[in-house]
Formats: sequence, C-alpha cells, structure tokens
Amino acid sequence: MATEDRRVRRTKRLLRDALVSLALERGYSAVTVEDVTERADVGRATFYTHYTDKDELLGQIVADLGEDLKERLRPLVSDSSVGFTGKPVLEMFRHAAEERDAYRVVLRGEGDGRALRRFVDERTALAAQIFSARSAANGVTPRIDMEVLSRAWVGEQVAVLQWWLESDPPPLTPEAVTEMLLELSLRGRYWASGFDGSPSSDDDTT
Amino acid sequence: MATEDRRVRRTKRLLRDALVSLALERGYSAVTVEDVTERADVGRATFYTHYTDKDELLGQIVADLGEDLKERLRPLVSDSSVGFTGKPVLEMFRHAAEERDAYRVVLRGEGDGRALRRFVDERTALAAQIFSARSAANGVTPRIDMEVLSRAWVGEQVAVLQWWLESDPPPLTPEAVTEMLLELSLRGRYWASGFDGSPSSDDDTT
DNA sequence: TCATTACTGGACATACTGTCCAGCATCGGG
DNA sequence: CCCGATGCTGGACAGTATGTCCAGTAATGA
Repeated sequence: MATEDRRVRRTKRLLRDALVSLALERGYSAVTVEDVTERADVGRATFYTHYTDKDELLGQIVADLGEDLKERLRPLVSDSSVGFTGKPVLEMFRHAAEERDAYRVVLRGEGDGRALRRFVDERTALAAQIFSARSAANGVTPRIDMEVLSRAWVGEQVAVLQWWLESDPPPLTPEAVTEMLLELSLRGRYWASGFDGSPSSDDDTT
Repeated sequence: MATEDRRVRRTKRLLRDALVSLALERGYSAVTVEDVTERADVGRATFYTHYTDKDELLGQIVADLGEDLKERLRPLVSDSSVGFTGKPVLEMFRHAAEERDAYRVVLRGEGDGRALRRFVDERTALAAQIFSARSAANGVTPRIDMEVLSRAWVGEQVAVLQWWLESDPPPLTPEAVTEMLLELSLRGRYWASGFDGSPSSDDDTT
C-alpha cells in the first residue's frame, strides 16, 4: 500500500518534516516551496512531482495524522459505547505527544484553519457517534442537542490540547490532563469550581 | 479618537468589508491585495497608505471586534463575579450575530489562525479573571487547574459559536444556545446526556 | 478660501509559482 | 547482477503578486 519506491518515501518524509519545522519557525504562509525543498535538500522540481501545492502537502499531513489516530482508536471505541471512559481522549493526548510538531502546526490553524477544521470535524463525528451509541445502549434521552453536545466536548478537548502542546515544559502528564478534562466535562464547571451541591436557579442564564 | 478625515473612514470601511467578503468567498490566502482594492473600488496604492499588509488589515478587524465586544461586556462582567450567569456568553453570541461575516472570517481561522488565536486568548483571559474573582468571593477552591478550566470553557463556547455561525439557517436563538452551553458546562455531560445521578466510579478515566 | 491631506494610476524591481525538459542516478524484479 | 522503469535534478520559462515610489488631482475641514 504505502509507496513502493524507497526514494519516494524518503523524499516525502523529508518534505513533510521540512514543512512542519519551517511552519513552526516562521508561520505557514511565510514559508515558500523553495524554502521547503531547500531544507529538505531536494530539488524544487521534485516537490511538484509529489504535490501540486504547499496546501496539498499540509493536507496530507493532517490526513495521515487522522488516519494514524483512527487506527489507534479503533479498539477503544467499542468500549466507550457504554460508560464514560476517557480512553479515546487519553489516546489522542498520547498521540499528540508523540507527533508533537505536526500537531502543533495543525492545531495552530496554519493553512487558514483548513487542516484544523478537518481534524476537529473528524473528532466531532466520532464523538457524536459514541454519544448516540451510548444513549441508545443505556436507554436515556439527551437533555441537550446532540450537535451542541459533541461540538462542545470536542471544543473543550482541542482547546486544552492546544494549550498543552504549546506549554513548555509540558505542565501535566497525558493521564493528568485527560482526567481533569473528563471530570470537568462529566460533573460540570460548578463542581470543578469547588462548590458542593448543584447550581442554584438564580445562577442560571438570563 | 477615531480617524478624523471622512475619506479615511470611508476607505478603511470599504477595505474591511471587501476583505471580509472575499475571504468568505475564496478563502483568505486566495485573496490578493488587488482583489481587495478592486472590490472596494479604491486604488491599489491607497491600500498601502493605510496598511502594510493583508495581514495587518485582518489584524485590525479582530482588534476592532475585540474592542467592541469588550465594550459591551464591561457592564456585565462585575455581575458575573458572584454567580454563574451566562450574560457575557449571551452577549458574545449577540455580537457575533450582528457582525456575522467578520466573526466567520476570524473563527474559521483565516490568516493561519492568528486572528482566532488572538480572539480566543482575549476570551480566555477574561474567563480566568472571572473565575478567580468568583472563587475568591465565594471562598471556594477550584478542584481543577484554573488554566485547564478557562481553556476548556472558552473552547466549548468557541466551538459551538463556530458551528452556530456556519449553520444556515441559524438553528437556535442566541438565548437558546447560551442556555444549553451554560447548563452543559455547569452540570456536566453526564447530566446533559440524560442520566440522573452522578457518574459512577467505574466510568472514570483510566 | 486655502493649506493640508488623501486618493490616484502607472511604473518599478523583486520574488514566488507552476510547468517543462533533457540528462543522470537509483531502484527493484527477473 | 543486469537493465528497463522510475525518480531526481538544475535550469529556464511565463505569469502573477508584492511593496514602493512618484507627480498630479480631488476632497476635506478649519
């Protein structure tokens, strides 16, 4: 499946790494194709035999990241259909830690946010799927619009992931962040803030 | 304070509107300075007497949006220091509805996400400030890292706002989304999913 | 009214893009 | 190990965008 020719694999890998490191240094839009090929130490013409665009290369990067993550998540997803385990989230944080630079490029929204949007949409689809399965399995009806629920949950994860990836040194272990995130999202901000009971009604929205 | 000369005000307004509409149509990076000046019906040279860059213009747009929002929020923030009212969030959604196109450009992450990052950081700073004030006022200690708490809360808002702004027709009133968001974040996903009690311990993260 | 300031079109050098090609190097199947 | 296939190369190309400059014209507001 993966490209046969050793030369191709090598070239693609070099181009990827070059784009990622340059985008982190100067910002994606300030990076030219020539910059990339120069750092990768390949001819400029070579770039165009593999990709039509800087954008296509970035697209490949997210695609691969998504593919990779999906693979890791596959065995965990079925478990999640019943209880609220944090396993998929934990796995995402671990994956991000391993592919830190690529994740940072994507999560910063380089490429006018297209890559990030794609990543988020994939997470959202998965979350929605899990939530639906869980509602069905447990015979409960969500009190809140499913779309809002999934978007919010993924938004939370991604926001914290962004912060986590940009903090140096890493402030928390993957296990620790995941746990916070899960507790927070399950029990709510009221609980997380240190209160004991449930929010009283005059605290509600107006 | 705002620029004196009528011509300047007019030109800047035209350039802004042109950039926003073009960015929505073609994507920010595909828009050239000449496209902008053409749509705005101003000479290309004029652009450079006001801005050095496309990026500077986009920067101005977020800056103004942030300024505007801050202004509207000022009277509400003090109220929020005690209870968990959703007023600031509601106001943000209203503001976004009024400035829909500009918000869409920013929230899509055009400009390699710089504008969005700026917007998010401003929201996060405000959230952190409110949370701290509230903890102090109520004499409670947060159970979760303040940084995680703020990032997550803002991430939630922004993710839902993005979805809300791109949905056509608008699926919910500002009041309705705000309420969902607030309930969800206060009481947690467990509650939102339709369960009654609190999450049991075997549902916890591993 | 009039001094100031903004807008204008056109021209400029510079830089990046994407395409093409002909020659050389490397590959992997037989 | 050979050799046909494929990838890599530098160099050249036209096309387009950038940012700067200028000298002439028009609008502004005091």
